[in-house]
Amino acid sequence: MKLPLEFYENHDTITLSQRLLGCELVHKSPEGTTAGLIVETEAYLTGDPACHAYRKKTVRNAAMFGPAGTLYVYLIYGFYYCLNVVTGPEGVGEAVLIRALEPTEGLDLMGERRSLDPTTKAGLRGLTSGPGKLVIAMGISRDHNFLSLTESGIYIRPRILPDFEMVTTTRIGITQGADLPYRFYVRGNRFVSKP
DNA sequence: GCAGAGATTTTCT
DNA sequence: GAAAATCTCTGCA
Repeated sequence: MKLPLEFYENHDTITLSQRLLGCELVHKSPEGTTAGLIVETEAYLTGDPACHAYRKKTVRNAAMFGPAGTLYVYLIYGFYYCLNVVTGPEGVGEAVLIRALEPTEGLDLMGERRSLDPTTKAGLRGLTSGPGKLVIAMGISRDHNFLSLTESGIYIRPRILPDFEMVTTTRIGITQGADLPYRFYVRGNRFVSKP
């Protein structure tokens, strides 16, 4: 059960940011399967000064211009990777940043990758409570850039979180376009980076 | 429990 | 040369 390509093609970036909340991101790696519910996202659109694709296409942001349903993984601050779901048709640089997950599968493997103990409260929360952390916990690296969410070991299952309240607010950690309400998260979820 | 420094690649002024 | 869609560790309350 995975979301079909049409899901990514038939909605705009803002709508997808909202609809991805409560869906489950799954990664089947050689070491084992890890998965988590998406509980926090941010939208990055063309014409948005905070978007990497705002100025022009480079080797780093090329994946953002790919077809909807492509993964965009990039290095931030020289240390950490961030995971994005590319949206919009090919040639349009838009994407949804996955900021936080609630782990559902492969907790031990996540704990190993993050050097944390998932049986403790603090260790569990630290696994995926931020964009750079969840990339490590899921075993995602620069090699996953350009991969397709419908044709690889990484994919997203339809929404399985029954009921939740969605909060819309401004984005985090950026200086340009910081007043745009393009951040979405599940209210009260422990794994949201900043409630 | 919170605030601040530091790590390091990619891109642009 | 500097800033960027971040995290961890340290020091002090």
